[in-house]
Amino acid sequence: MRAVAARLGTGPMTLYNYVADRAALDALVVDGVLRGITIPHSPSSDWRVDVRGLAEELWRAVRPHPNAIPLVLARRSQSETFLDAAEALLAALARSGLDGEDLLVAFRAVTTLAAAFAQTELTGPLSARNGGADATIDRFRSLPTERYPRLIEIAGVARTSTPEAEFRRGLEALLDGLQQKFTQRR
Amino acid sequence: MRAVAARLGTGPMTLYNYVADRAALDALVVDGVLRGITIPHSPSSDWRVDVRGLAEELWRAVRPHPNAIPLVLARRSQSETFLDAAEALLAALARSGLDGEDLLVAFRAVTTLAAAFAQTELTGPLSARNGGADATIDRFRSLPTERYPRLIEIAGVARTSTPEAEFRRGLEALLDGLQQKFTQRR
DNA sequence: ACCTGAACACCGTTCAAGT
DNA sequence: ACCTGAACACCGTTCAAGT
Repeated sequence: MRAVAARLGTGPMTLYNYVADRAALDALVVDGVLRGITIPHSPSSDWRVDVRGLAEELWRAVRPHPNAIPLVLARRSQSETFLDAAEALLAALARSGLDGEDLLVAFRAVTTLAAAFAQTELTGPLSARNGGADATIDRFRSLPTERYPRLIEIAGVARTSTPEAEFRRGLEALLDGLQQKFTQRR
Repeated sequence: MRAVAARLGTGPMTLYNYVADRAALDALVVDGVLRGITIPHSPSSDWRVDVRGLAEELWRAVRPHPNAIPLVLARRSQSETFLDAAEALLAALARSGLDGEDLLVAFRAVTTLAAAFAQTELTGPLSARNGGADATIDRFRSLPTERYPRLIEIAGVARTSTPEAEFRRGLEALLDGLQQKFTQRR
């Protein structure tokens, strides 16, 4: 609150004329981030490209704002921005044939994957391309080999992989699973 | 810091003899939560039951501590507790045949799904069984039907589904996808 | 060497007074 | 009615003094 007020050149209390709470300001922050998502005007013929597109929009929108990601995951903001993006993603997922609880779960899994992969990339140790990541990766790689063989293996991989590729792979695996879920049911 | 110190009956500064930082204390919190995970002594013959078991352990360990979940997702703590649990999950995933970047991505997707589903359940609007969730679900259900049909559909589902079932379904879909990823490759 | 109170620079918010 | 400064009850951490 105080930081925002200072940036606007007023005292802290002035904000309370526009916002009820710190929580309400958090909601506006999330809203601002989600406003970066572009929703296609009309769906394509392939639900998978639509879901992938929206998931990547979310991932891209969220990535420049690591501190806001926990707020996004906690689902602050039920503004139109959020509702429209959610409905668009749900519509794309539903075109795969999923409905009911499967649809709810698919929605949660996809949004969660996008937000959490972005966060892990930016604050987690097991990823390339963030300040100090190399140091952490080296620490992992110097662990006792007999005890942590797989950890060492993926720490090696993390040195050269890109966040884009990692997210893309995770998303494709999830979409495969969701598609198969529907196929099994019919 | 001050709250912990007060609970221990000392002044705030005493903690600094045991801990470098607020960040170090956060790491201990995450560590305490992860210590609730039970790692089987020896793997079973089915990688899927092992991965599922460990993922559910993580989900269960994290669920009573909603405020710590963002810290878990941000990967504080590289203690033995964390390393051992991570290695056990990686070993189980590797027994599916995945390796390299696939293994890294699978690890991230599974841990992320467990932590984030627990968090969404506890702080998010789209889930049953948390104080005030019914109110939020009702709000969703009273949205304009033509504009948000799918949102309304899943809000209806959320009224009666359980967190356990939702997480289980999401996890199974992801595991299907990971399994298929390996099958496709050979 | 180990411990810790006072003090500092921050928070979000209440309350009362300003226009 | 709309706005906002002073003040309160909190933070994490530095610094200096205690044993």
